[in-house]
Amino acid sequence: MPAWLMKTEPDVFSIRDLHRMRVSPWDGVRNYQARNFMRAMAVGDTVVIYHSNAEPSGIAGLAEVARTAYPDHTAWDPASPYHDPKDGPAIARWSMVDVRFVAEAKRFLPLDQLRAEPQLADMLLFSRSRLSVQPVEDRHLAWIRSAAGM
DNA sequence: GCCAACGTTGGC
DNA sequence: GCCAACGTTGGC
Repeated sequence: MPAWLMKTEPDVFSIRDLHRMRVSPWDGVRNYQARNFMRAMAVGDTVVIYHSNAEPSGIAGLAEVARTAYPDHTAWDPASPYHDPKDGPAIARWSMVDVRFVAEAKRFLPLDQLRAEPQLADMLLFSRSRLSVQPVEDRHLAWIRSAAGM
């Protein structure tokens, strides 16, 4: 089963917010590569939740895909911070999925620790640092689960 | 289709 | 708040 990593700024939406909501749409992704990865997701896929722009940044928990990709209507809403003036219901260029809370990391994994781990050296997190939705290898996921206690 | 200008991400 | 990396836009 494929696994993914999705970034969120905890000041905006954190693993605890997801815990509280249980299921949440993952809106606001405005990058084609990230969008295409979301479109490839299946219900039940594991999602590693990564806190970016945080102190510290790092892996904060686990979620799973609860609904496959559907149009991200926040792009059509002029009042939304994710508004895309070039988009509309007839175009629907952006997608989102729903994610369901699975676990908060018992041990938060800060970026420093991830970078220092040789087994994670080839994670896209480091080579494609600006990609907010990305696939995660099984062996990386196994290491993350074990290190975070989840 | 190239590429310079511009905007955004995200670590620090 | 700064700035490097890098994705996107738009003129040509």
